[in-house]
Amino acid sequence: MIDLKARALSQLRVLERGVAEIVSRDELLGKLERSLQTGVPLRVKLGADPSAPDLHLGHVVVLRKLRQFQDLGHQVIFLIGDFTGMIGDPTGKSETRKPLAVEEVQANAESYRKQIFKLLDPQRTEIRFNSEWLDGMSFADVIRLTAEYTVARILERDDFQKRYKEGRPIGIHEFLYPLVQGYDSVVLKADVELGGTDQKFNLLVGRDLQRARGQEPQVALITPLLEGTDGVQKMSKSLGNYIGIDESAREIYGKTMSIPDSLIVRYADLAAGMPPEAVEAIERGLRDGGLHPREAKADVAKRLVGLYHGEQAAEEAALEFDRIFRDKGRPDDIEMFVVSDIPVTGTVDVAILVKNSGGAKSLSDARRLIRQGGVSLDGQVVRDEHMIVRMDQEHLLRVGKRFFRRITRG
RNA sequence: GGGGAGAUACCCAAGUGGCCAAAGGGGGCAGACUGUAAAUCUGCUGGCGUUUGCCUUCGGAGGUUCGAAUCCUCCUCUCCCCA
Repeated sequence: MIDLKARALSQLRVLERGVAEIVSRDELLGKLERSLQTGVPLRVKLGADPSAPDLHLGHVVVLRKLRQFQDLGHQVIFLIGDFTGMIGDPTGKSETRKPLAVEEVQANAESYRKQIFKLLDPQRTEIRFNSEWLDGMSFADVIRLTAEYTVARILERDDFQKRYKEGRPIGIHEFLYPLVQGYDSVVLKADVELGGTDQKFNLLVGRDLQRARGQEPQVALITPLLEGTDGVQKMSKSLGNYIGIDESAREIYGKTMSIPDSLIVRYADLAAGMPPEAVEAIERGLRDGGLHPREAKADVAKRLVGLYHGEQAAEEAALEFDRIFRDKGRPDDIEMFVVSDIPVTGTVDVAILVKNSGGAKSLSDARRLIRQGGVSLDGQVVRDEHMIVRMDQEHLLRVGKRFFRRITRG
């Protein structure tokens, strides 16, 4: 028995590392202990938005935590909120998201599966969809559910509170989302639910609803939110400050090198999952100046690439990065762009070339870039936005710091 | 149900008949300096295959006017106060 307690405690030690908050630690310990005793794994839930199947390092923080649960023998329930996805969630300013069709949801789920199993153990993962039980709910069921919570309590959520004070709109359906999420926990009989700090409120609602239905409340395990490459806002796809785990080795390495110094330790810890001693070593080195921030970052970057593309790719990415940016060289493997529809003159306008090859989103944009000296051809900065490029040989086009294309005629 | 305020570009926000593709700030992008860091400085930040030109944009639809983001009508949406 004493042994059981000790084992539960050691599990807890692993699980609480790098976590922002646990509600409550004691409850989690109790659940772990009981699980060890009965041999029944804990049911650990994570909810996911069905519309964004591009996992990035921000997701990794919580997925890694799930993996730790699995390594300790527990069961993960990866819940895809397809029901809410099909309804469409017009939260905040973003214009009403168009509802997803069933096929789209399926496709997204497939994409999720591919991505999450880079980190999770498929043997201990159950993928569920909340349409499974929400589809069949009657309006009466919904009203009964809403009767289990009060407006005052819903308004406690700081996002609502803030918007309410600022006189910004709050849709009534938005009140329902936390309830739906909480209800999912009831149906799934979740023992633990994971989420970022922005999910705290929703996770707590789940506890209340479970309690209201006579269940033991889930433990809310709240992970810190990882800042994006801009260093300020949380990493998210829509803000464009993310590093996707599906991205190329080159991209992951490069984007990591561009994060502000202030984030190095957080990335080492939360995103790369480096062991605590290593993270501390970096922290110490940066503080006393024994470690150059660039080196520390390169370390983290290599580590991240290694995680998703392997050691070798990481080495290569590092070498190439140095060649391009430190030694002002060029990558050795540059994507080709074949120019079609070349006029009889055999020449092409640079601006058009920049745009068509994908270096700029519009012609005006391309001209702008050229005017600012952001475009070079064969190593020469292009000064004239009306320059004519003779297509009698292959050219090397560079736009900005990182866009390279080999240009040939078709 | 009654009264009031409002909707401007990615975001905030100025503009209340022509000088408005629309001030200012933020964000973003490019350049300089660097370590693809931060800070700082400079420039750009609707589109158009050749740009002292054309087209689209100030919630939506009409209208007045030589001319509308600005005036009028209707509509849609949001917020506040009262009930």
